[in-house]
Amino acid sequence: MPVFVEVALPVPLRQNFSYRVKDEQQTSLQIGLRVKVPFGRQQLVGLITAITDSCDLAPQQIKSITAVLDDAPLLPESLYKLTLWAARYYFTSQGQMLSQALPVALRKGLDASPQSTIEYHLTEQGRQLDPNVLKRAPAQKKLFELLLENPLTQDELTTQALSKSALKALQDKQWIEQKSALITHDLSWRHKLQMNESPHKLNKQQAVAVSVLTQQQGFHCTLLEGITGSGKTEVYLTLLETILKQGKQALILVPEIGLTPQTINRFKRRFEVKVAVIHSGLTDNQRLEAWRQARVGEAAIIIGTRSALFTPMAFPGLIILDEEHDSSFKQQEGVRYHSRDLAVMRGHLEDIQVVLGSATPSLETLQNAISGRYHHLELSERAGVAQKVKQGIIDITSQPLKAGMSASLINEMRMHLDAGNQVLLFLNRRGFAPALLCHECGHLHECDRCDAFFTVHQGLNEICCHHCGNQYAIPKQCHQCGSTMLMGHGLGTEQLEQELVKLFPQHPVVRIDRDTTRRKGSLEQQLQGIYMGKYKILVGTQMLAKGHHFPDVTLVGLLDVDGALFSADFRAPERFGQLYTQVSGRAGRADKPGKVLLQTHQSDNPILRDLLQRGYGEFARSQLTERQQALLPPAWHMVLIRAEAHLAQDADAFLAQISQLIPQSNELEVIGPIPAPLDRKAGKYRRQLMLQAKNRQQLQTVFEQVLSQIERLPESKRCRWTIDRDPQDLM
DNA sequence: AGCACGCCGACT
DNA sequence: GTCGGCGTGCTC
Repeated sequence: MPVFVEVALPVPLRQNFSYRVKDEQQTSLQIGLRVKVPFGRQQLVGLITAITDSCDLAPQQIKSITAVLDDAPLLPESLYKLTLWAARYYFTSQGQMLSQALPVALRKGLDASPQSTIEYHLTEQGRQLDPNVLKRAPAQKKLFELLLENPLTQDELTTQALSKSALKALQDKQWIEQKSALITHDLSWRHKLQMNESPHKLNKQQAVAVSVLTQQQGFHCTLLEGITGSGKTEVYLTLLETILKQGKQALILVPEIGLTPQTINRFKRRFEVKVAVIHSGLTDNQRLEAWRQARVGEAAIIIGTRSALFTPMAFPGLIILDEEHDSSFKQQEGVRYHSRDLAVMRGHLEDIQVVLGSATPSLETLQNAISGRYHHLELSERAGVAQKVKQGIIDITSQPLKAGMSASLINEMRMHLDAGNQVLLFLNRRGFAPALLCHECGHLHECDRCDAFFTVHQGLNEICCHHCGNQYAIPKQCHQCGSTMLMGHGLGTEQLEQELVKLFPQHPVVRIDRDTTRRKGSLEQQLQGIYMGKYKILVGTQMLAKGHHFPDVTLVGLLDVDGALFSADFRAPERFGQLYTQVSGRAGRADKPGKVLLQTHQSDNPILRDLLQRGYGEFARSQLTERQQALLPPAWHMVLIRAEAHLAQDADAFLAQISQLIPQSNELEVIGPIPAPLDRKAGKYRRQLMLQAKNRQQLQTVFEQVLSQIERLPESKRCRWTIDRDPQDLM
C-alpha cells in the first residue's frame, strides 16, 4: 500500500505538501518527525503533519522524501499543538510557524537528540605536564587546567565559550585526545533540590502573593501587579522553589533589554540547578544545546527572551513572563506572534500556571484581570522605605527654551546637581536635529526614498534618514535655492548633550542612544560609568528608561511629552503612561526623594492630568474605557493588512479588493485603505487596511474564509503584503 | 522565501 | 559582443 505524508515546510505558502514515502522509510513514521524533502530545486527540512494512504495529486507530481531525520517527535504534543494553533491564529503557514518555533540548527537538520558526543581527555603525555609551561597562552592554560580536573564534552566547550583554537593547539601538541562518550542526563535536582542561599524574608503582600500562587493547581493565569521596588523577583524565586521541589521546570521570559547578567545571576545564585539562558548572543549550536537541556529536563530553569517561549520542557511546571507590558514580546518581522499571548495558551495546553508580572500592565492583561479571567495580585509597598516621588508639570507654552529646556527645568537641574546628585533627561529623538532647514528659503531637506526629513548627525557630518538608512554628507548648499545658510531644525539628543556640556561645564554628561551604544559592550561601559558616579547628567532615548535603576538620580526630566503622548498611534497614551511610571519609580531612593518634571504645551490635557493625579492603575482603567468607545483593542480585536508597492495605486487596489470581500456589519468594521503613517518608505508606497471586530471568533472565521480568495486576487501579486494580528503599532 | 528563467543597459 | 539588473512564476 502506498504511503504519503503531509509535510509543513518553511515557505510563505499557506499549505502543506504531499510526499511519497519509500518502503524502507516507512518503519517508524510518526507525526512530528522532521524530514528532508526536495522542493523545487532545493532540499528543505519540514515536519510531518499527517500520514495517509492516498493522495489526490497526480502521481507524477509527487516526489519522495529524501530522508527521515528523527526517530521521535521533536516537540512535545503540547508545543506541537501550540504551534499549529498559532499558525491559525496569526494566519500563517504551519511550516513557517513551526520553523520559527525551532532553533536554527534544527531547521538545518542537525541531530536533536544525539546518543553520544565527543569528549576531550588529557593524554598520558599531557598529564605529566606542568600547566605553567602554558603561561604565555592563557586560553590554552585555562582549558588545560579544566581538563586536569575532568574531561570535557563538546557541548561543555560550546556552552562555556572555550576557545576552539586553543583546543586545536593542544591537540596538535598531542597533549589532549578525543574519545567518544555516551550522553547522560543529570536529573538529580528533581529529587533533591539544593539551595545556594536562603530566601529573603517576605513582606506581608509578598507572602500573600506567594501563598495564593503556590496553592493553585493546573492552569491559572495571574497578573502580578507590583510597583517598582516592590520585590516581584523575590515572589518569583519563592514560587520557583516550590515548583522545583516538585521536580518541575520553569520557563522565565524577560524583555530583550532585561536579560542582563544581574537578572540571570539572581536566579542562578539561589538554586544549585542548571539554568539554560537563551539570548540573541548565542551561536546556533549553543542555542541548540540549551534547547536540548530543557527538553530532557536537565535544565531546571530556562530564562530567555521572546522566542524562548517555544523551548520544550520535559517536566513543565511554570511560566513567568516578566515586564509583560513590554513591546519586545511581540515579534515584529516574519510571523508577528506575541509571546505573552502564546505563553498563556501554552500554560493552558500544558495545564500549568502562568504568571504575568509588571508595574504597568498592558491594557490587554489589565482587562483580563478586571474581568476575572486572570487572577490579580498586587504589590503596592516598596521593599525599602523610599519616599514618594514628587512630580511637576512645566508648561512651556511661549516660554523661551534653551536646547528644548525651560528655565525652570534648568534651575531645578542646577539644584540637584549642586547637591551632588545625578539628573536624567529623556528625549526620544537621536541625532543632532530632526531636520535640516534652509534659513533663506525655508526648504526642509527630505529623504528621496521616504516621506521623512533627514536627521542631522553633526558628529558624523552626515544627514541620515532614520527610516531607510539613506545617508549623505551634510550639504554645503540648500538643494532648492543654493543658499549656504543651512541649520539644524528641532532638537535631538546629540545637540542636547552639546548644550548641556556648555551649560554645566563642571558636570560630566553621558548620552545613551542607539548611536552611542552601537559598539558591543559600550552600553555596559556607560552604565558602569553612571553607577560609579563618573557622569552627573544622563541624556538618552527610550533605551535609558527600560530596566535600569540609577540610585543616585534624583531628578528626571521628560523633554518632549507632547511628541510621546500625542503621536498618531492609538497605543501612544498607554506607552507614555508606562514610560512615565517606570521612570518615576526609578528616581530617588530611601534617603533621597526623587522628582519628575514633564515639559508640555498642554499642561491641562486630561490624559496627562489623569496619569499624574490618579496614577497608572486608574489612568489605565480610563484608557480602557476610551478604547472601548473607539472600538479598539483590547475591547475589540484587530487585524492589520499592510501592502507596499512601487506604485501607490497597486497597493490601494489590492486593499480595496480585500475590503470588498469582507462582509461588513456593526460588529465587523473595515477601515481603509489608508496611507501608513510613513506613506513612502525606501521608495515604496505603504498602505494599510484595518479590520476591527467585536468578537474574536467571528474575526477568525470571516478572515480565514476570505484569506484564500485574497491570495488568488491578481492584485496580490502586484505588491508585497503582510498580515499583522493584534498589531502593536500602526507603523 | 528561494531559485530559475527571461529580457534590456554599461562594461572587459 | 557579454555580465548582471530585478520582474514574474513555480514549488508536492
